[in-house]
Amino acid sequence: MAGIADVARAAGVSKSTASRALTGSGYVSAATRQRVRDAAAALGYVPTTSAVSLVTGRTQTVGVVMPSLDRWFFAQVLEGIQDALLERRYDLALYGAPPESAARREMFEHFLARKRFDGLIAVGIEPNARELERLVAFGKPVVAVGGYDVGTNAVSIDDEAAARIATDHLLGLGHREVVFLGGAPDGRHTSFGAGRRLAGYRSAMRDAGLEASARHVQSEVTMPGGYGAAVELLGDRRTRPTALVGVCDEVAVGAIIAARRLGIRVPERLSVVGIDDHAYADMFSLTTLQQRPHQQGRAAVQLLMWQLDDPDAPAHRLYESSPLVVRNSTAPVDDDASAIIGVGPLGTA
Amino acid sequence: MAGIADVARAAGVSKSTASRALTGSGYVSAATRQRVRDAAAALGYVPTTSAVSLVTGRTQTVGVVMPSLDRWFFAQVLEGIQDALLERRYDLALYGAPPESAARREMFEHFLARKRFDGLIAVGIEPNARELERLVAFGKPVVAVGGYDVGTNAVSIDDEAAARIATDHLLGLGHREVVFLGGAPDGRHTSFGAGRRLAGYRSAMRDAGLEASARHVQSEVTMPGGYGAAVELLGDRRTRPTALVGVCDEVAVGAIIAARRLGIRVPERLSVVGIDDHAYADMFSLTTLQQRPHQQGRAAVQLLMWQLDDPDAPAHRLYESSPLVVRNSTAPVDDDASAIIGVGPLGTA
DNA sequence: ATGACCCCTGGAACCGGTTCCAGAATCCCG
DNA sequence: CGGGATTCTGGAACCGGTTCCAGGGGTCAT
Repeated sequence: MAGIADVARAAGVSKSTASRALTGSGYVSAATRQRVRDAAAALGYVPTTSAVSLVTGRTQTVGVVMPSLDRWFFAQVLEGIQDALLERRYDLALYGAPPESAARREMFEHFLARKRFDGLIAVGIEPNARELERLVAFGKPVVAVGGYDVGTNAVSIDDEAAARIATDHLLGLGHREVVFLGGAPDGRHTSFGAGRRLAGYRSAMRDAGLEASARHVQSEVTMPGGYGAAVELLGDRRTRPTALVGVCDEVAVGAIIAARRLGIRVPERLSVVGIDDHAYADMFSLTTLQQRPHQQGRAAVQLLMWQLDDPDAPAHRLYESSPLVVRNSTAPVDDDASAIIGVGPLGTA
Repeated sequence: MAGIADVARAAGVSKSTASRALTGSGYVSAATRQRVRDAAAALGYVPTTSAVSLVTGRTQTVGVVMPSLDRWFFAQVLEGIQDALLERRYDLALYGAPPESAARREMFEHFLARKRFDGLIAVGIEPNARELERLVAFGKPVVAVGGYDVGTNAVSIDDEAAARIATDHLLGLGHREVVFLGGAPDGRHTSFGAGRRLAGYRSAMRDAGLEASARHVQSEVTMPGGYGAAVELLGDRRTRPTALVGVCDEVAVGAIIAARRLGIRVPERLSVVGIDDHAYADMFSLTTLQQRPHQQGRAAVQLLMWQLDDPDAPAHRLYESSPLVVRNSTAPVDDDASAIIGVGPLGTA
């Protein structure tokens, strides 16, 4: 209700002095500043944001786009962003943009053009040419999380390396029949580096001379998705692998549940490794590569703020380290099991 | 870049006429309107939202507060809200407010006062006296989802009835030792009607003359939380119940996994029923009470829009129906199992 | 004593729209 | 043909802040 004019009047100064006193820019004597502050507090003055934005061109808001919310990774990133923005008193405008959806088109065509935020954090978004064009036209800083470099600012784990380490861990335990579970054939639609993880798996298999036996079984990137695909994969004893790399923990956990249902003991007869260190990983004793998406969200905000404070600041590409966390879902290959498919522990296919 | 003055000039009219033509209010001849529209399109004109807000007092934004994001219910509600707002070209400002957190205080003290949104949707929030006061001072429409009546506008399932139906289902199958699993003692901190669900369970037990054997085992309202509590509860054969009501599906699924680990067959030796119809329910054959939080989110937006269109519109209290979905986690009580704890199928404690 | 410079303050312009108001043109009806 | 209602348009005020600019007073060095 009370405007800055009211505050100024109460403090016995002009609007301009009141403004300077409250924003802290320009010369104001200490005594005057205090008087203005007291008056503002007494009146419960809160600046009208639209008026401030209109003249300063800053909205104190950052936009966040993500394809989905009900997956652990995205929810965690979002919470991290939220925390970091709260500290800086920024608002967060959220836009859902599932791949190939009308919502995604709307976001890029209309909402971006409204420029209601000072910068954008794109989580798990791989922009196509048209979208990239809109992003450039947007003209404000953009930082990517969890995958593709939208701008040049980005933060993620090294997905390829993570998958390679996961695969090498299994190979080191003597496994030769290792399947990569989850995601679409080319990593599309999954929108968070599933394609690069698959590439990491493939290169690890190739380096071990197992290129020919590399196998990718597709599934939705969810726990039920992993479960369904694993039931099918593990159901047939003749093609059953001795180990699985899950594209993420949700899929890996789904596979563990499938194995239990089928009476296949983990890790004795089947080793499973995931990527994420999901909240469920501990409960299922899942060996996995840890990442902390919450931190990634915070880091993204940090990067964005640097860019906002100084538009000429250099861009950054942050890789979060992803240490291997060994629990109890992986074990040395079981000779009996591998014998069935004719590969000894020392064989190299 | 181009302002409405540029559009007006290009169309050969005044600013005011251009404004009327574009907003569609007031008299403008059809021919002029078309000329203005064409000019706006040619220049790629997009109105500056802060200027519009400043003069109209509307922000075209709604605020959403929720205590958490990485739980299915909240993520689903949020997606529903998102969808509905997108259709109306509204922006969504998200605020995380875990119970008793600094973020929650910030939200109520500072962000609410900024009035950067036209209305608020509070999901799973039980405001205390101070918070309620701030909400009133906010002076704009508020609608609650999933529990407590923040304003008078609210949408949720009838939590008490849902829990009663779940419990009755088990009682109807002959179970007498039925435990309610999950949540804090008085339903606090869980912030989505866990307290009322517990009350529903208690009243069903009372009506069946089993008041004395009603038991509430606490746990965090997550799958690992339910798992941990169930391992402990089911570990001791002497106090093991024959059936469980989970405060929500996540907890119920955790309990099913715990039972499997302990070698207790579900549903033969233990019946489990949940509330939610979570994405995982099908995978675990969980009998549950269905709710569709996505729809609840949409409904909340609808309610808010009514209130925005007409501030004097009557308030609404929407209850979504929650049908029982019978899958394969519940079965008639096993006489042998109940015999162990000395209660026959016909006994009444 | 006279600038040069810094500190402090108020008046006025400005950000980019919407809306009020007055006036002109057209229409309809008596 | 006169007059009131209706349609259309432009000028100006306004929303609520920030910022530019000019000016007064004090300090310090020349």
